[in-house]
Amino acid sequence: MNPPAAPGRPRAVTQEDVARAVGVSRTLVSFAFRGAPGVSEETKQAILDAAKRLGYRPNAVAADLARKQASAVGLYLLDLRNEVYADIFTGVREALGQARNRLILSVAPSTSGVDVASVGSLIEARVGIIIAATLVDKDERIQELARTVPLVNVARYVEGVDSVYSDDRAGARVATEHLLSLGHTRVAHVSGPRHEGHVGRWRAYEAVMLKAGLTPRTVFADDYTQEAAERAAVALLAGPSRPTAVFAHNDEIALGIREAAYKQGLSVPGDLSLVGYDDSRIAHLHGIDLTSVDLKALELGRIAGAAALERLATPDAPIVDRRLDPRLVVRQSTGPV
Amino acid sequence: MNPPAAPGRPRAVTQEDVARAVGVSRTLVSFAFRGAPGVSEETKQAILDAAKRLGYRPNAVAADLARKQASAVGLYLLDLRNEVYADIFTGVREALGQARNRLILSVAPSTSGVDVASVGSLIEARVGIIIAATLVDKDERIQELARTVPLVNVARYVEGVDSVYSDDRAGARVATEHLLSLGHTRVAHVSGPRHEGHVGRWRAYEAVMLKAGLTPRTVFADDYTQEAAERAAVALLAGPSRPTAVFAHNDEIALGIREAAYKQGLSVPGDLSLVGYDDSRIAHLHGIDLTSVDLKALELGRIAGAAALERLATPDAPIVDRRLDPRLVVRQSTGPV
DNA sequence: GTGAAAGCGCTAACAT
DNA sequence: ATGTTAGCGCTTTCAC
Repeated sequence: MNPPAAPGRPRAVTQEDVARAVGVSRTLVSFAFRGAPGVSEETKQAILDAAKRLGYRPNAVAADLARKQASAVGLYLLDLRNEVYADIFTGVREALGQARNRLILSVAPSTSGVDVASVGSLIEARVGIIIAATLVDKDERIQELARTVPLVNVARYVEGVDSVYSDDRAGARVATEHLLSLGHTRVAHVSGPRHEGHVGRWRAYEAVMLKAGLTPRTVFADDYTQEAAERAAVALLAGPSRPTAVFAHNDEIALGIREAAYKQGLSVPGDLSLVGYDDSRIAHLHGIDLTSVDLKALELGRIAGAAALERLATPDAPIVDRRLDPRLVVRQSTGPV
Repeated sequence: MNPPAAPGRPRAVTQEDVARAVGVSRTLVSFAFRGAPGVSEETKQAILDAAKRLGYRPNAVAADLARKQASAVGLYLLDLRNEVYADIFTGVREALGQARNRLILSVAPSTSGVDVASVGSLIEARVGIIIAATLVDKDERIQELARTVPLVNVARYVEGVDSVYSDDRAGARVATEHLLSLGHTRVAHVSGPRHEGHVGRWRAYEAVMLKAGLTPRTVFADDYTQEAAERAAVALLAGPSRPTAVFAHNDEIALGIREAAYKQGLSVPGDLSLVGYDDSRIAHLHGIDLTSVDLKALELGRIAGAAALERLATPDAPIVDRRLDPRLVVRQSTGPV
């Protein structure tokens, strides 16, 4: 007549259990755990001891619910395969460091088209603020999102929304000018998908080309990845009118073009000069040596993390607009015509 | 005498608000959203419409609390910079696909020593199950953890715990034998930190060496990263007794050794043959062409995700023990002595 | 210093 | 088909 052997695992231990074990009320347990004043040293110790003994773990989620304010920070990343996002993550975590906020990650779906929707899981997980790197939707959609939930925009500037970014136009300008200064005239640009947002690099490239009296030639890969770029590069690199230099939207894309070039028997920089963007670790490798624009991703992450904490603390503080200066790092993938 | 302009943003809209707007009870709203039977088509539509109009977003966290069961799955990753973990993530997400579970990520702290503790944030976020890739603690600690929360162990086998992994010993064996078959005798191994767990590759390497009558030489990097390996490789590659071949614990470490080698004026595979592990994307790049053991990370992730879903559905199902066979991919980084 | 009680947004019996 | 009610684990007034 005993109850059947409990299937599954035992119910998690709660403050109630701890309270009962010590012989005090739930309130005291709650106070003790948050170091709130009004608990004698003695009972506090007894509570902490009992909690440890019973294996009590606070339920942060229930606490948020009761407190009516979300302490978790949501971090949205565009692409886990791109090391830049790992850097941003690292920076964000460093900045959050001490602060006892949970960090919840969300990654864009592979078919990354319009992304404001895919931030949804973060909203449903009830984060108090979202750090997004990088949203590719158009500005209005991002502004709309920012009205729903506090948002810190990384690697992109959107008016009226906290933004921590690198000066994309300046970076693209210096990259393109670097290629022109080497004597290249057929300089192409390989961009990511043709979104309405996140277009600074492309725009700046075209501006520099036109100003120099040259014809811009932009190809849109259907994703910001090596594979997508490889597909897009096949047509670009075929035929006699192929460019002698390419400025790629990011290092992943540059790598894809590089692979496509080698597969077509072209060498870098012999037949094709190549500039990437992000200055990710792969660009540094011996044998890759990719000329690239340093985005300062780690720093971006750190600043964004700090900004998120501040926004959480003072919702009404003025909008953050923090722009870093990118830096061109010249390596072996670019050379004279 | 009006209330002061509300600072911050308005309270989120709840089922209560929707119910009031439609003129029904909260229950109906709850039912309508979960497609539960017992709501007329008509009111259901009215509810859904009102919800959309008001901008209602379900609070998944409160739902879990009320339902007394966590629907979120936690994914613990050792290192975001290592692309293998991005692959595992991708596989997990594919497997979760349809299932309406939130996926919460957690990444090991950089100073990755003992990690069971850092899984804590996942526990506090109240996930229903944790998929961990890769835990490096010793088996007992992992078994202990698995008693606290349902756990699917990825890329590592632990007795009594759901495990989805690749046969590390077989992979290490074939890698080492490949180097021996090329005539190398001074074959070193560069491992990650000297943990008590996750030691299959190292052990298998030593076994093969001893069996061949050779002296194993293992160096422990203090992390599974390129940088750590680069530091560790300096001493290893100095002097006349340096190895002619190295089997690295993973591709990151192999890359670190490769960089160190080039910095010391050694060429790969001319002066040093190099085998990595993971067959990550970098290994494929032209100019890197790293011989590596394919871990099948994507597949590992997919299987782990499916296993997690099953475990969530049937807590008492038998322990999962799924081992994949790794595969050596020979490229240009290895050659005869 | 300590405890009782209400409530966070939601679910799930149990009425009606 | 629809509504009432009692929680889930926690925080937080407000009494004692």
